[in-house]
Amino acid sequence: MGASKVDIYSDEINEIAVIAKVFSHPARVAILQFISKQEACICNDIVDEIGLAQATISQHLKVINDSGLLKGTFEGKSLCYCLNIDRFQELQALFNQFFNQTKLNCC
Amino acid sequence: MGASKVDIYSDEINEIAVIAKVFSHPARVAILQFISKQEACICNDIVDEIGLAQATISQHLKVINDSGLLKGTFEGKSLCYCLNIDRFQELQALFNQFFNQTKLNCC
DNA sequence: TTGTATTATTGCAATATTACGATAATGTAT
DNA sequence: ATACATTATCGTAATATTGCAATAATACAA
Repeated sequence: MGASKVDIYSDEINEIAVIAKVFSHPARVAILQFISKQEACICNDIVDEIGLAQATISQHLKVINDSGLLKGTFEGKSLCYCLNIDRFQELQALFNQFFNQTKLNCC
Repeated sequence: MGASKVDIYSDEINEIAVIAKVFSHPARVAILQFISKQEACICNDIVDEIGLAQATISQHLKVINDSGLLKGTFEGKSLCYCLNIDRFQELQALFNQFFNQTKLNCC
């Protein structure tokens, strides 16, 4: 065993878990924070900043990107990653919705 | 390899990741949601509700408890878990702080 | 004390995540 | 085309997570 039983939970619950997973690794939190501070966010800069191997950063970027949090554009010869603010706010809203709902119900 | 390099990140970043990890498994989200809806929340009820083995629920409860999100009291012969609303709000605030900060910086 | 009910812990086995080097793919410049 | 720079993917090893049965611990009742 070992795999999460995703099928026994509601869509809403799984959605929260998937979102949280993106932020559940410090490298990804650091990457998001770093990207948000930059004008142009070249991958190599992230590698230098965070201190992990290029391949590892690339993997984390994929996870972040899969959640819709990145907008990539080409600037010169490099990929420029930017934070997708709309999506970012969407995730924040979903999280707060869960928090607020849960608080409402509670004793 | 395989372990997160926790030491290369700031405390703030690690804190966000640790909090997110609690919510990154659907069983834990479901447990939190269920607990918040109950007056008295005995462990066995959770087992029936979620559909995982008692031992598994107990493990998830431990993770949730380690984050300070539970208040346990004794009612008759059973443990009664309650959501620690204060801590819950604290985590929500920390998350929002990170989100808002990140948004501020961004392009 | 003995029995019963509830929750925690232990000890695996299966799966997932993380990290890295090596290599492939892509784009730019000469 | 060749060379160079940048990013993605592959393969693999180490570690973490997940889930369960078995068992221990705890509390209450008779």
